[in-house]
Amino acid sequence: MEEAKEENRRLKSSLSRTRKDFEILQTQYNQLMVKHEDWTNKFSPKGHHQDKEDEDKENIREREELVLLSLGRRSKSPVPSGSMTNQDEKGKGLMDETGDGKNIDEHDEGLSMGFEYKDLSNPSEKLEIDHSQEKTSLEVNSSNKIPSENSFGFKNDGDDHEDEEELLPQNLVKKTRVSVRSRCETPTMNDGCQWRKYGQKIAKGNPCPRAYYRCTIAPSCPVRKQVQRCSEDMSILISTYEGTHNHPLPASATPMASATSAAASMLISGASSSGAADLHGLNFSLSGNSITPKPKSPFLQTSSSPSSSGHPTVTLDLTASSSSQQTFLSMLNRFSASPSNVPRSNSYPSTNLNFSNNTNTLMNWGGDSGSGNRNEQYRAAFGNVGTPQQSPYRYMIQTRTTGSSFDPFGRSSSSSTNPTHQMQSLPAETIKAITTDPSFQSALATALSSIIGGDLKMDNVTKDEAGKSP
DNA sequence: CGTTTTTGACCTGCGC
DNA sequence: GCGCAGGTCAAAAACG
Repeated sequence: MEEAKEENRRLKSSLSRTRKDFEILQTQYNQLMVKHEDWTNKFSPKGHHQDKEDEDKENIREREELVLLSLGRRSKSPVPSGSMTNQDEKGKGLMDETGDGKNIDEHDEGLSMGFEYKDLSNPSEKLEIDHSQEKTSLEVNSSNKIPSENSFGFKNDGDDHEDEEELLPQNLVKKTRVSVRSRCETPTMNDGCQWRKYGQKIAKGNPCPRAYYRCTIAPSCPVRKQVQRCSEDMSILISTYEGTHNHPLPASATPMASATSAAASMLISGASSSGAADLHGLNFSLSGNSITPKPKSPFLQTSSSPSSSGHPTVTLDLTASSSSQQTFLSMLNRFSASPSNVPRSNSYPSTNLNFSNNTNTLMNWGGDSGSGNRNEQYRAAFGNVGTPQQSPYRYMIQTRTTGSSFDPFGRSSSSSTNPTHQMQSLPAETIKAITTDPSFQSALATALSSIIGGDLKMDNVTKDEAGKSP
């Protein structure tokens, strides 16, 4: 036990050093990015038409977005509803780098927290970890007792306090599932995460077997995924995600994580409160425990997910075939304006978002899946080697989360070297229209604010990130 | 040989 | 209490 404690202290010390190094590097990186932005704005046509004040505001907003959209990472704000919210803290940290503040240590500790893997299956080990943390001087400790989660369960601290979570009101969050419907001929949808199949069942009412997967990126990651083909349309693959990633996600997995996170947050933001809510322009009128919008739109389906019994479920439908732009914006407009008065068959709220596109959506969220890179087999199977087809939703998420592209239409430098970052050639105006639409921005802002628990102001999230994010 | 998949058994929650 | 369905476990098989 003593040796374990000593080892634990050494690891803590090492972690602390690593984190400090990371923060220093990140500070330097952001400073470089600020210089780069100044330079590009100076010589870009856009820069000639904007005054300096607007540029500064947008730069600040962009950096806020970079943090806010890092949904796969954990921060450690102890109380989501506290006086300083998560994104406030992060935003402040980033703004500090612009010269306004002082405390750099306050921001972005989520990445380093990802190293704190714990297998809490052994209660004695948990006690030991907690005990050791109390004795260390890491600022992590102060937040350990009250875990906070975002809507999709990306925990904000480094511990899996299962017992405590059960007592929290956000317990609903933990049970929240996000179901993604997509047209996919392959057995599973490549979402960038690594999954291991642990079971298969024939569910009642569907001749297609339901497969059960768990995340294998981290040994203790509790995230589960269910994959099942739609009984009505065998070409539709329904992937249902549940649980909490307690580890940093690979870049290729953040699009899906962000998508599901945002979708789940829309559910949770309403489910966790009562009555009507006006969240950043989105009017949610809650009926009981449901925030389901009126089914006036064909994209806002009310069908329950195949495995949603007993769980609040939000469905992202990427299977429709109408115009991606109009559909998506339509969905958002309806989502923002429609009160909820739809009776549901299950006892939990279920929200359906339809991010349809105008192509035959073959899900490819990038990155490796499972034991190997299956992008090649996807592309080989569908004869789309050069430009794997992807949902426009991926565009929206990827251009905000990774910021890896100078050009949201697939002409980034990374896309030339990494096939998983290649993007399909959707019309530029489509992308622009989607990303500039105030409804989408409001929806995203609402989702993110509910995730982080703060009151987010996001006036304009449309930015060409221009490689500002690593 | 390590990892992943398969698959029957087992567990749990829920409705009757 | 019983049966059903969903979900998980774990040993064996398959895979690379």
